[in-house]
Amino acid sequence: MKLIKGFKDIYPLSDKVVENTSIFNSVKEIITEIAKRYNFQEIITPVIENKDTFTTGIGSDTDIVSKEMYDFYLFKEGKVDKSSIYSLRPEGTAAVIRSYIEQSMDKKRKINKLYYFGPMFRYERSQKGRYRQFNQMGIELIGSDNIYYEYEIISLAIDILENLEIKNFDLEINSIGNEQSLKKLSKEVIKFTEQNKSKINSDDLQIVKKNPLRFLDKAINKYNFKDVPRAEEFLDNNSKSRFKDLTDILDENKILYKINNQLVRGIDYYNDLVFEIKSSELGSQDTILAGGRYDNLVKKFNGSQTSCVGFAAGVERLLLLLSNQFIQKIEISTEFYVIYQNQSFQNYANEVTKMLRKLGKNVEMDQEYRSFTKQLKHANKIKSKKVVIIGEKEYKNKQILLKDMITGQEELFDIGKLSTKIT
RNA sequence: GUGGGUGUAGCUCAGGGGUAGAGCAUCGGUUUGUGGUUCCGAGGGUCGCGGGUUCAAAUCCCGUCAUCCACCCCA
Repeated sequence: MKLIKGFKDIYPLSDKVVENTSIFNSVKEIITEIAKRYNFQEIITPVIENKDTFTTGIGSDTDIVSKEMYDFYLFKEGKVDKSSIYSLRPEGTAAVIRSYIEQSMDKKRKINKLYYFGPMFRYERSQKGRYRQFNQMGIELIGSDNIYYEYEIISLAIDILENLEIKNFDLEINSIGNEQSLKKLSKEVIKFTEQNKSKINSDDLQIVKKNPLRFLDKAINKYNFKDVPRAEEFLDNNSKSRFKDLTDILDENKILYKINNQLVRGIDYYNDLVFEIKSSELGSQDTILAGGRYDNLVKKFNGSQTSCVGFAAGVERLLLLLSNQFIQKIEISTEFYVIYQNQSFQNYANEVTKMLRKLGKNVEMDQEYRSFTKQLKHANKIKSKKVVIIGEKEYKNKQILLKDMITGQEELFDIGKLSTKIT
């Protein structure tokens, strides 16, 4: 019995940040809380979709779809049923848009603000910050092309990082232009690579064939080509002014950014704005959050022309960036620990435990009747905030002794006053 | 898919052909109405798995799997 390669168990008290339940849950709580502050609402779609959702949504030539998806057929009566092919979702946006159209969300609200949180699956070689099952939190704003919404989701992204006390990150933005300019740019990139064929290796020539835009980043960083076509040369006036407006708004709101003209994304649906937030502390998988505008995806799914912006954040990558101080703050503790001095008080102790739980408290009690000191030591170890002590006197008089483990102060009172004594 | 590093106790790691080790953690005692410290003790291992060499393999050789890192790709 073994865990599948690239998959993780998440369990209590794990020493690894990406495998610890309490750390995972508090991070989840914080980031979903921020999304709610911006009035985004949760959408939960299935983990499995028809493969088509992703091939048309993400693009069949992308690496994600062509070699990283978990695709499968069903077995029916011992036979492979090839009538439909399913995929574990490799990302969130395609399914959200599928659902948006299928559930006619556009009829209820002009603008839909959705967030999701959940596992994604990609068959890749595992590495630091890269797992075959990983969690993404994503934001999708569907139904407007207003630049202020672009600003709003970028600030949401930064808000998340700040609330997780993550420092040392860089926001990179770029405009890749609309569909027409992207086509023109692709043509020019192909022309350029044909002229420089001898200097480019065969793997990269394959990439150009599939998706010319993905070569742009390499052209500068890997080959040092100076005269490679740039996205900005092909932008029309609308795209240019949109990008200018956004940078003005970011400047005005003191959001630091870097314009990266080579920034393109590995998913086909983007247009105009693309952005990434990177951290230098993660090694080679340094993108913690990425997104952009995608105005043509709804149409591609046979919906009506609908403008959208969104991003997705890698939860495990966020976890890897948490500081030790931050992690220590979310360490679990127990609210109450009920200690009894003699085994014959165990029923009474259970009675008190039950009352506290009824009041909504988190209570631990040693049912194995270890020694008084042992119980108190254990209460201390699991960081109980308060301890209820039941000894001879308390048992006889139907009282309890409530001890605050931080201040050390104790208070004796009748059991009937329990609910008023604790808040 | 390609290359490299590492697999010994729950964790971090030492050992390097002849009885399996340390620190931390866990549990018990020190402490029969008061925790965090100290001291003492206990449990826990097919030395990743399979094969080979050898009187003898955790140790040497081959294979394999896992994991980490990088390429690639991405969140």
